[in-house]
Amino acid sequence: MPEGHSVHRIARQFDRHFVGKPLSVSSPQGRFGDARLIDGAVLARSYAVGKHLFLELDSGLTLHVHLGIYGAWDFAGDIALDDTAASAGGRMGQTSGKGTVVGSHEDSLASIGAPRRTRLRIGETEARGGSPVEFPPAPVGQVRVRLLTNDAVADLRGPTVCEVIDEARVTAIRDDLGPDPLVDKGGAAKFAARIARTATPIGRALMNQKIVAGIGNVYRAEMLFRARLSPYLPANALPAETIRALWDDWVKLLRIGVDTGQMLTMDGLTLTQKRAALANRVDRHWVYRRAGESCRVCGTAIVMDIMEARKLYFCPKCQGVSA
DNA sequence: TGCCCATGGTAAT
DNA sequence: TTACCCTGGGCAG
Repeated sequence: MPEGHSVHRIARQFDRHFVGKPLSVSSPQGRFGDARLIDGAVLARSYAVGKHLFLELDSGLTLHVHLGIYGAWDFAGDIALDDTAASAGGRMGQTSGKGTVVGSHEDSLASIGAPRRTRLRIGETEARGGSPVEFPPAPVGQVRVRLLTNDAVADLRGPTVCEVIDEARVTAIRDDLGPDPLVDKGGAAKFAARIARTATPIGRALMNQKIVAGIGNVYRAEMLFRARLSPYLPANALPAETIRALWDDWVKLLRIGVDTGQMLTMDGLTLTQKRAALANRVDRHWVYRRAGESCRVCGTAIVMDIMEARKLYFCPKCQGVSA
């Protein structure tokens, strides 16, 4: 269930722990027939563009994954515990002689210095006083793909897309995506150019992965509030400086997201306030999922509307939306 | 414990 | 436009 920041963090995990190693590729669930095409290949590179993950193999083929709304990666094995905070849209685990330590993902506070909360899954044999948990651990749930090295394992469940593609297809997919701040150097100009070509409401345009890659429903609502912008304004009617400010804000939020693993969209909080906000999911955002509650700035009730089959939240007063 | 909903996109209709 | 993917957190009971 990630927006762009999570996928960059997942790419980083593969980069740190899987790149350069041969992968034993299987499909415990049995629904990924292409596993045989890449089984035994060495992972050459791991990167994300927007919400798309690309695992490039030395054979020239690429495993392309999009998590969609349910998808998740589970990591386990000989992986530094410090990295537990780095998984997102998935959980990062570590097997040890004591059991399997699984970092609580979206809740992890490790990156802002608070105590890390982990939960311990004790294997059945150990719970009975037997031998330590074996590696690799048995797949849990419907595991579409398992990528296994000598000392680490990544399990993928519930993805929207999981396919083996060639270079031409990678290029086609990337060409179809809007700029990602962490990938495209000239992102601001590309974003502005694509916005200028569409009269669609800005609330819709921000969710369009062809215009800008990586923004999802949470960031969309929060960015528009931060800009005090009505979601209904035609994208191409917005002043250039407004578009530029939106892009700059996305760059900032994405960096925070990749660094912390959290969608921290409220500025100016003290560390104590941040911890409180993270401990209580409800208090994390300006408007997202706050329909009917008071705007944190002006007290007006936050409104929810459906835009493009997704829930959109905004403050009608702060964002200048007339009833 | 069981139901509802969700940070998304694809493919069928 | 709808069904699907089929997980996991939150919450009512």
